[in-house]
Amino acid sequence: MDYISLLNESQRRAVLHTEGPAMIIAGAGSGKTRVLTYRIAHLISLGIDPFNILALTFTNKAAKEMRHRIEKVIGNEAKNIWMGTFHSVFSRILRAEADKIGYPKSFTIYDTDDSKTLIRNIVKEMNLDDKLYKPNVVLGRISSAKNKLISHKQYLSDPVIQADDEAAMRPKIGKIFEQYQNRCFKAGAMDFDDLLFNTNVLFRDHPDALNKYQNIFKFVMVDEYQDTNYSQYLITRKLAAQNRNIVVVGDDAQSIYAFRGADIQNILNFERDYPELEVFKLEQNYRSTKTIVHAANSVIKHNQAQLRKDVFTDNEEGPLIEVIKANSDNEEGKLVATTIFEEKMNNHFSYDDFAILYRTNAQSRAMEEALRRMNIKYKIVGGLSFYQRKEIKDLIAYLRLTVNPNDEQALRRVINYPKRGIGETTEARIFVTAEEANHSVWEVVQNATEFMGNRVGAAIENFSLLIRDFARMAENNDAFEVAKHVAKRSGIVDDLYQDKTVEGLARYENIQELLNGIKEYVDDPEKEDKSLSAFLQDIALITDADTKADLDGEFVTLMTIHSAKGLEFKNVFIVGMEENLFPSQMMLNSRADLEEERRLFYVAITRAEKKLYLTYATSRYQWGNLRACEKSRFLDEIDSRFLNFKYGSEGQSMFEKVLQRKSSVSNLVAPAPRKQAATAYTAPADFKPSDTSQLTAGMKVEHPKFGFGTVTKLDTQGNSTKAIINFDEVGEKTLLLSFAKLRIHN
DNA sequence: TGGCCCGAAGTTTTT
DNA sequence: CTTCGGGCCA
Repeated sequence: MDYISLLNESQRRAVLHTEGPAMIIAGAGSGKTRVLTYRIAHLISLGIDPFNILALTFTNKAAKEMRHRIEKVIGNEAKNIWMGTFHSVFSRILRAEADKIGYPKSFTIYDTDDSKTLIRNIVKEMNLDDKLYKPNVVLGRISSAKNKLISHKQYLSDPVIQADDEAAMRPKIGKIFEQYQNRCFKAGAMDFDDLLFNTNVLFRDHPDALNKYQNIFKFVMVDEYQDTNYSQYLITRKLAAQNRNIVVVGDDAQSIYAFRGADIQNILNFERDYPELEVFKLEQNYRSTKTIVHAANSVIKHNQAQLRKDVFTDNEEGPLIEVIKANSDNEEGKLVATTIFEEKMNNHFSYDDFAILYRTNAQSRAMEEALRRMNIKYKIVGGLSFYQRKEIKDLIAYLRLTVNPNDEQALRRVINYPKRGIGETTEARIFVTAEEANHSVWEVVQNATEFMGNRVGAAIENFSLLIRDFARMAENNDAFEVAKHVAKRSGIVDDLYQDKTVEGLARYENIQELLNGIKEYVDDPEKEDKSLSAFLQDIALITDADTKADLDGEFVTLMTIHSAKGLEFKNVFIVGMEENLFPSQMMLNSRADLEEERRLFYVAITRAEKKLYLTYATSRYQWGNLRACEKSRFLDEIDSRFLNFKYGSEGQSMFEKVLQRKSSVSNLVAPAPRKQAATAYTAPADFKPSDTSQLTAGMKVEHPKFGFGTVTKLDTQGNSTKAIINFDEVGEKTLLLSFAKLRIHN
C-alpha cells in the first residue's frame, strides 16, 4: 500500500523518521492518528518486529481504533504490537513481575470507589473529623503525590508538604496516606496511581527487569503526550534510555487533564532530555471548515501559555457558527432536539452525524428528555459505568475475593451480602482482631471460631469455605464457568430474584448481562489468558466509553467534552455555554485553571467538521432550584464575524417570570414545575379494556395513562363517538372511543 | 442485627 | 432533586 503518497510534506517527514527521538506537535484535526498508524506500519515494513513496538495511548478506545487502522494497512501482524493505555500495558507488566515488588500475581485493582471507602474507614478509625478529611480531598492529595512519585514516607518527611497540609487545617493527611498505602499493600491491591507508581518502583529497584523491557520495547510511541503526568513521563524516559527511539505526539492546546496530574512541563522536559530530537509540526487541519478553524484559533489565542502554532485549513468556508439562546435548560434541550430533527430532514443527515457535548455529566438529563420526547435515538458515552452499579460491584467483589482473598474492600462488601448474620460489629471485630493478633484478615476469617466464638464464628467460617470453594474452581476453569457458579452459589441471583420490582428486575438482568460479557471475553480468540484473574485485571481498567460503543442503528451521541477528545462529528452542539458552568466555577481561581478551561473549549470546537452550535440558557435548575445564568465569557472570545445569533422563545426568561410572580403575589412560593413522569399514571399489569359500546355519561372509567375518571359527556357524530372524561389526576380529556382503551368501573 | 427514617451533601473533568 | 450514610428503634 502506497501510504506515503497520502501524506502531506510534514506528515511524510514524521512518518519516515524511524530512529532517534522526535516530537510531533499535532494541531487539532491534522491527521495525527494517520501519521501514527502509518509510522508504525512503516517501521514494520522495514522489518521491525511488531513485538518490539510499544504504543501508549490515552484511552482504550484510541488504542483499539489505532490497532484497527494498522491492521488495515499491514494485516494480522498488527495484533502483536504492544498497544494500550499506560494503565493497561503496565498493569500487564506488573502482573508478570508482581513477585519482585512483593505483590501477588493476581493483585486487585482498586477503583476510585474502593479507594474512597478505604479512606473513609481510615479516617473513622483514626477518630478524625470527617468534615475536614473528606475522601475526595484526601484521595486528591494522595493521588497527586503519587503522580509526582512522592511516597508516603517522603510525604511525611517533606516540610513543605506538611506545612501545606497544616495550613489547610489537615495535618493528618500524611498519616492517612501511610495507613492507606499499608492497607492496600496488605490487601494485595493497587489503585490507579499505584499501577504507574509501582512500575517506576519496579524499574528503579530491578535493573534486570528494566533492561528486559528496554530490549523488548525498542520503539516507544506516546500519544496525547501533553496529558501525561510525571510518573508516566519517567516510565517512558526509562524505557527509552537505551535505544532513544521515542516519538511523542501532542498538542499543548489540547491539554485538559492537569487536574489529574498532567503536566505540560513534560514537553519541556522532553526537549531537555533529548537535545538531538527532531520536531515535526502538523498544522494543516483536514477536519473542519475555515470558519470553525478560525474561530478555534481566535479562542485559544486568549491563552498566554502556549507553543507557537499556526493551524490552517484548505477546506471550504462553511456556515457560520450558530449561537442559540434559550430561556431554560429544558428549552435549550428542546431547541437542540428540534434543530437536530430539522437538520437531519433538510440535509439528509444520519443521527450519527450529530454530537451533543457538555461540561458536566449532569447536563445530559435535559438533553435526554428533549430527545426522547421527539423520538430521537441517542447514546450516552461515559457517565455512570455499567461496572459501577451495585449488583455488578457485588458480583465482582465475590470474583475479586475468589482470586485474591486479602482484598479488603471486596471482603467488606460481600461478607454479609446476601445476609448471613455477620453484622457491622462483627465485621469491625474481624479487622481489629487481625490487627492485634498480627494475622491477615483472611486468616482470621478462616479460623473465625477460634477468635470470635462459635456462633458468629461458624457463619464467618462458612463464608470462607464458600470463597475457598470458588478459588478451587477457578484453578481449572475459565472466567465464565467460575462467574456463573459464583453468581448462583453466592446467593446473589436468588436475592435479586426475590425482588419483583422494576429495579430488581433490571438488576437481575444486569447480572445476566455481566455474565454474557464474561462469556464474550472467554470466547474472544484474541484473549490468550481466559482465567478469572486475567478478566478482572482487564475490566478494572475499562470504562464505559470503551464498552457500549457500537449499538445497531443511528444515534445522536451525548458526552462530556473530555470524553469527546480525539473524536469528530459533522455537526456538534456545545451546550451550557454559561458562566460558572463553562468555564466551571471550580476553575476560576487561577489563570492556569481558566486557561485549561479555555483549552477544553478549544477541544470542543475542533470536534466539529461542518457545523457548530453553541447554546446557553438564561436559567437552569440546580438541586431543584431555578437559578439565573449568564452567558459564558467564552462566547465573547470568539471573533464575532464567525457567529450568527439566534434566540429561542421571545421575551423574558423563565427566571424573570418566576421572580415576577413571586413579587406580585406576595409570599406565594413559585409552583414547582411538575415533571411529566411524576404525575403519569401506570396501569396495573392486568389492565384489560372493557367493551365501551354501552358506555354512558356518569360512568367511572380507568385509562392506562390518565388513570381514573368520570364520563361527563358522549358525543356521537356519524360512526365515531367522542367521550369527554374528567380524570381525577389530569383533568378533562376528549377521547375517541374507537381508539381509547378504557376499563369500566361500576 | 437489621430495617427504616432522617439529614446532609453533591456536580468538574477520568485511568 | 437525588443518593448515601448515620442514627435510632424493634
